[in-house]
Amino acid sequence: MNHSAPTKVTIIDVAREAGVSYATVSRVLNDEPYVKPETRERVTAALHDLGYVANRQARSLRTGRSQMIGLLVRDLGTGYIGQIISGVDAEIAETDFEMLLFTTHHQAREPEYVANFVGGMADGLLLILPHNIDPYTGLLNQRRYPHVFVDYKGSDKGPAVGADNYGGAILAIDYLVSLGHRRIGFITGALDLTSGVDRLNGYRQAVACHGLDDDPALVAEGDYHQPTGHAAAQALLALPNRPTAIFAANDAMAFGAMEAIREAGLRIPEDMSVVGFDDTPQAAGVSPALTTIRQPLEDMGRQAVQMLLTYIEDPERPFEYRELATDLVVRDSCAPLRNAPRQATANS
Amino acid sequence: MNHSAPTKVTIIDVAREAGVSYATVSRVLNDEPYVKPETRERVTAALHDLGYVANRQARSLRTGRSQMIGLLVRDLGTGYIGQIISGVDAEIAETDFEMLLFTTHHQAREPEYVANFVGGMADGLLLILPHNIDPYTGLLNQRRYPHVFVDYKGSDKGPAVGADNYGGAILAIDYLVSLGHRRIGFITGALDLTSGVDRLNGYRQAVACHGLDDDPALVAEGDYHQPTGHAAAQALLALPNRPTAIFAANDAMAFGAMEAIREAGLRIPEDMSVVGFDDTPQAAGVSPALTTIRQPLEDMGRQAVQMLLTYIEDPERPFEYRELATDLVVRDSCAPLRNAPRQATANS
DNA sequence: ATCCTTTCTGTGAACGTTTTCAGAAAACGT
DNA sequence: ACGTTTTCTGAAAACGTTCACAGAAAGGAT
Repeated sequence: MNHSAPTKVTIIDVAREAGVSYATVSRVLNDEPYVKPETRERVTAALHDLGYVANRQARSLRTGRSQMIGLLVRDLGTGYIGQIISGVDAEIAETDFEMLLFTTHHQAREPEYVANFVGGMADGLLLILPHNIDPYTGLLNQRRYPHVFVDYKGSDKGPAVGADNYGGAILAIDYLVSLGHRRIGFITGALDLTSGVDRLNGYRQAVACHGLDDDPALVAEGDYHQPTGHAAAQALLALPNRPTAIFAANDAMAFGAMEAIREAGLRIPEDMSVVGFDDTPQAAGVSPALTTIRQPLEDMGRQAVQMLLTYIEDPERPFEYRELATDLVVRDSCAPLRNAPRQATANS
Repeated sequence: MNHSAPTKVTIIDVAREAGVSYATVSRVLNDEPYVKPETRERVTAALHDLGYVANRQARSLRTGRSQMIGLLVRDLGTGYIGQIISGVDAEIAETDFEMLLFTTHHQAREPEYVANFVGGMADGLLLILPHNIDPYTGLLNQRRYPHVFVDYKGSDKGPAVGADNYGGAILAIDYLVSLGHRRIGFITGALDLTSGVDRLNGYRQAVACHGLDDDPALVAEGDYHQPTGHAAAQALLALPNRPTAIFAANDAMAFGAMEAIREAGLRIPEDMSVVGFDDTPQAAGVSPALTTIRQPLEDMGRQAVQMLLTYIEDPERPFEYRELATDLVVRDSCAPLRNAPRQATANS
């Protein structure tokens, strides 16, 4: 490091400095046997002396491997994605891969990114794009490019890891029923996402099983964002025979709903119980703390990485789908129905 | 796309398919003039037909540019970093660069990452590492590698963009003084960070200017994490002559403090006013909503990118430091001091 | 001495691009 | 018909590595 500062130092500079051929330097770099200890030492010294750092592009051009795992996400705004990334990141840290994060704000550009990855930037790709995956599956499968869809329901289109959204919705309704609620409003998520559809189906299934009111007016459409939660809750509260509890398909909308409920002059949970979905960090922070369905997001990230590694090892492995269990986190936003005997849960 | 699926398709395959030399294919790829329209069309067809996608490693090996901007962060856990990244990301999206995110959990590995970047993976590097930057400056400056430290106070060590932490702390105290408070507790941030030191200095300066109590017991040490906020607040509340307001060096610690205050049976803001710093998303969500000092985190990310681009263009440009203004966001966690006439602010 | 291993080292090709250079083909003015 | 410019195209080198190969040096056995 004590020499003057060349902008770039290659294996050849090091070789010259150490008085050996560049192949020998490469050998030292890669810890190959059959290098005379004395030579190795001289090379190591030169390496350190010149402050050599390998050019990864050249290396991976030659070897065909980049030791990178790509991660394609829509955006980073939501804490939800952050949690998945934390898991991915933690798992990757235990391997000798690096993480390459790409965000795509415009849906239109996504396939282009995918193309880049397939083009050798990364050895495998994790896609956290809850929307329609069809535009990607073509190139990905055609090239046998290792990839895993995260937070996506499995199908024959590609390997995936997801959460049990259907079961989670049932858990939520079961819980509300156990508190005596019989008229439960539901605020849907975005219905172009599998998670949105699954949570709705879970709600419907549970409502049917318990023989609850299945008034279609009890289902208000949202899109997973807080404002629609607010609006949907307003609609539910305006109903002539309004529900006694509201189940929102995610926490953000539950927060919006809580706001609307308070604006209507009602108390939570005394006058209206609320359940969310996701267990975002804020859920524990709001007041009253939100009862919600936890998705094991971090674990989802970890599992996705593990799965991807198996595909990198063997790209021909058949598609696998892992579904992670969801569970109920009871906090303070629900109360037993007043004037109604607490009743046991009918099983669903 | 309708052919069978070769694992890899190069410029040469395309050339063969189109019946031209691979140099011509390259020309078409790069939109160079002097390609006969008819040839261009044939090549384009072949390109599309085979589903060609460029190998970026090869390209950047040849050109010496990667069109990537590296982003080095400690971890993604905190929403704070997420906001900066959003800004970075948004700004990069407007250029023809891509973002390459690296996280480093172990401080020890950071210089190694830096080496990778310098090694050609990216054309420039953004470092969001609030700790001591000395281990990085050496290699970075020696190689004239374009880089910017984000959320760091400028120095002669390298270019940086940061926020006015000192001024922000003064704003907070000014506000509390305007509400009549004269005995104000302070919970410090991590004092090995410049932001921690600057906020403390701002507090001290404001206390001196207003001639407030400067009892050393009013300063309790924290480390920016919620638990220390809780502990520090307990210490402040246990004081024989306890403060009437608490200013925490970040929101997370303010949340911890709020918890401690409530546990002590006091009401916020009636019995104790609280001010935070950062304006994290949760600040508006907690109850009562937290009055805090806003840092323009997203803007910080954007500015950092803009600065970095100038260094990529001209690596010799002298170090620049941009400081962004902070401002006060008044919510519901502060109240005028009871039994004290509301008094006008002395200027600081 | 001679021959075989074993250990060590250098030469040169290859990875997939871009880019320089030179030359062919077309277009144009005379 | 002929130069001259302009448009087009291909051959070959280069970027910084890894790796197969061949050959040199050293060490043992005969």
